Amino acid sequence: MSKKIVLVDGSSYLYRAFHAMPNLANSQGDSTGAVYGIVNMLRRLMREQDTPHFVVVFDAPGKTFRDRLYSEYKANRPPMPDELRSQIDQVHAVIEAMGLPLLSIPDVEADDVIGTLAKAAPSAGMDAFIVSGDKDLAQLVGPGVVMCDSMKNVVYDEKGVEEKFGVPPDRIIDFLALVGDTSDNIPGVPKVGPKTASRWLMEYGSLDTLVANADSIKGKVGENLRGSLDQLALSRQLATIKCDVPLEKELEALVISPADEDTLRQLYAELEFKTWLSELGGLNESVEAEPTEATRYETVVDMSTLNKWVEKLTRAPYFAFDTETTSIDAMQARLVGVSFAVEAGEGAYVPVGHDYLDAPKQLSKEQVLDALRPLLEDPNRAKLGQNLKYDCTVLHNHGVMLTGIRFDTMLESYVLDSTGSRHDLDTLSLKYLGHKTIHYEDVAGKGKGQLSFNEVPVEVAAPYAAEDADITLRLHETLFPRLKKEDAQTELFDRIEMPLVPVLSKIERTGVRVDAQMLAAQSKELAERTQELEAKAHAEAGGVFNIASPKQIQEILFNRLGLPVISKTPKGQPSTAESVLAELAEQHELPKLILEHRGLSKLRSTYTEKLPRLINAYSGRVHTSYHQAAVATGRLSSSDPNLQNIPVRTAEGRRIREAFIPAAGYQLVAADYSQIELRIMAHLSTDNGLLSAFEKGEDVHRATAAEVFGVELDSVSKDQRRSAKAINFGLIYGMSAFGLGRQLGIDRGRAQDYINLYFERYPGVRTFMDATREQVREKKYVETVFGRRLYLPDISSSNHARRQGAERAAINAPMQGTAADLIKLAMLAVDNWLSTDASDSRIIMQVHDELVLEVPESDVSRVSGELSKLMSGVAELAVPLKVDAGIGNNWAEAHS
DNA sequence: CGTCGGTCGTAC
DNA sequence: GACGTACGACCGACGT
Repeated sequence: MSKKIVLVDGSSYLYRAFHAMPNLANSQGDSTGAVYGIVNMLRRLMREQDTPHFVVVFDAPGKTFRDRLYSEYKANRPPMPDELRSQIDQVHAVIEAMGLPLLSIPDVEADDVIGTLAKAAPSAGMDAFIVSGDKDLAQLVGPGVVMCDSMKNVVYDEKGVEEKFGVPPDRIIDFLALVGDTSDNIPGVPKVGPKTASRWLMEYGSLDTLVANADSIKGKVGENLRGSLDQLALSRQLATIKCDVPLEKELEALVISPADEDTLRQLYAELEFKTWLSELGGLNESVEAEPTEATRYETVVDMSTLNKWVEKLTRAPYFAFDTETTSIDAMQARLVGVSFAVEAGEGAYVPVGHDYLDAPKQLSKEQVLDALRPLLEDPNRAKLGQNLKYDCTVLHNHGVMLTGIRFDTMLESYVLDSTGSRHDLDTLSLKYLGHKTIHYEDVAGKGKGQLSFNEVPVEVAAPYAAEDADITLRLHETLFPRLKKEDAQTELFDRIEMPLVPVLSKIERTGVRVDAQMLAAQSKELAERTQELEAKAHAEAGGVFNIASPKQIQEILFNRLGLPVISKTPKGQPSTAESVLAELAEQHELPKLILEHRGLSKLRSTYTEKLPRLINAYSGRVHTSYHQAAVATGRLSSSDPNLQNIPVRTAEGRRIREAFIPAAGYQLVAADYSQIELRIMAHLSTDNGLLSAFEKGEDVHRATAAEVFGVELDSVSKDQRRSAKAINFGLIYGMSAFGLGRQLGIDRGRAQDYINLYFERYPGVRTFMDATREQVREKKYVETVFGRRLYLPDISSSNHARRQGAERAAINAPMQGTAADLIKLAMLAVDNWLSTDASDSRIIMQVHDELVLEVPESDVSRVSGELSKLMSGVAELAVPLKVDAGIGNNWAEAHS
């Protein structure tokens, strides 16, 4: 990508900003609207354009060479209003304090300086991005040079200029000469406007040819043309931008320097720009003082207005959009409306499916989607949204293949700070904009009487829907620049999180087939067995009680039966957790019955009863929802149903997996990373022992056992391996000697001995953990290999337990988080491969370190091999990434 | 009758 | 108190 220089025509915007907000003033009564408008625009440009090459150009005071050519030049322009004049110095002062290069060259106009720079840009290897409201500058547009009207948020390239003026950029000068310019007092040809001018120029090619053929033009305009021949040459000269202005500074020297914050603070204080002041650590944290322009939200119910918006969206570098539907479940949702925004404070709502009694006439869903389809399906048109996966899924289900998913504010917030517990629009708006949004409940009500969105009156829905798009746009303008400041986070966002959105949408839409009859049979069996157990338990307890109530179990076990309290819950109640009951089972029959009952009823209520209910009526499959901004470490989570906690450890539980089956003619292929977190620990710690164990392809738990217990690899006992495995897992979780002891059923002292031995044998691991603790204390965050950050503010807590908790999380996060990064990369790689592969294979599940694919029977071995290869190859760590893959006719079988 | 905290259990 | 990250079922207290 080539570099880019932004050339801002300050003078043209000075007037426009002044007229756009004439009433803005500080408490002294001084006008501030022009300064506000310009600064606001420049801040936005700096954020959006993201280039250090930047210059703002103003007309210099006094006459120019054009006045010498034509004494009447700009003669009938009214003098500058005093309220504007008074702001010019402030505008210049703020721009300079912001660190932006500012040019104002005597004897020429801003246009000429911009022209000179734009012409010089290509030879400096730069693209020029001209920002101006003046149509004259359209003549500069060409290869590598575009012009942007930043107030309208429209970008013109060569084609855009031609569409707008009816002539290409190299005919703009001729065009202007013919049409004239009243504000510059350039006469032009009487009765010739843009239409005639462009028609003539298209017909004759240029002004010169036109003039040569002036005699053949009929009618009054022909006469006028022949009468204007003398002054046309002059008009042409005046309209021609001078592109050889001598400049003191080289193009390359025009770069943004650091802001002079003290000066800026002082200026903002005088101007009373409170938000920007507080951004600089100014007076207060309150954000509501921003001079908020009134919002302009439009409801679109006719084609011509919709087409205007489509045009507006087409011109914009990107646009925010949002869908309104009948359900929060994207797979069930029917479209009710769409909204967009391209400029803060503006928005449109297009209702298409409000169908209550006497609902107003609306455009049809088909009309609207057809009009938007070219935009929505164009990968080169950037889309911005909040949780775009939802909109992507909904639109796919309505026949629109949304692509160009470029910015998602939910993910921007997540990558910036994953610990912010919620990343929904309402929360983000309040947090980052200080703006309280209209909530869904405000328009649809809540509780039993809650309306589906299609029943919400259009006039109530419109401000809500349009605001969502508007707020999304404004959030992006705040969040994305923050992201841009950190290269690693920008990469994470651009290369992992954003590309994952359509992939997750696809996986969810594909869904997974489950055997409802098998689950029903299991359910029935489980119900019978739990009933038996319940009856037995009541008999043992000597009375009826709710076996599912920990509170009632507590009462019976510890009070009525007088069994010993093994441990307590955080609230100080005697615990009835599994480990406790397992211990008590040695003394009494009842805890054993409770345990068994719990296990079976869990399977029934959570899985065998629940899963069949979630089968989609149309697809006949189960469509989970993956949440991309839910887990602070970077993992995905899954819900409705949660496919990431389907039982696997016990034989009883594994039967649930037998009900996860492929479509007819397909098989399931499941591939998982072997010991991924330990491998990452080896990579991060660079511990030689650990690295070499993985390098040699050893069984790492066995290797650990051999080291810790000082025996040969071959003579490691089963029990030693089990202990070593517990140590290895404990380390990943930041476990203490107490925890390890409890896990292994040994006393704390012996557990500590094991841990000490471990660190002696793997000193690199200890160093790594100490360094991690050091880093989190100092920086308040830890990072994954790919720069994903996890903030741990609790590390500074005055509460010892919280502090220790944060320390454990700090140890765990780089490993868990890096594993999450890796499998996300794998999903992208696999999806990318599948999209080019002829086979009809598809990803159907992700379970943290495992991917499950549904693959045509004839293709399983090839796909399985490629899948393993892609997963192993996503990154080069200091250890190989081993992948185990299995094939089967259900998920239990495929799990190798 | 709905909401929410507490407890427990499943996964990696 | 003591092992990291989730989702979700169920209970039971509490509020409308």
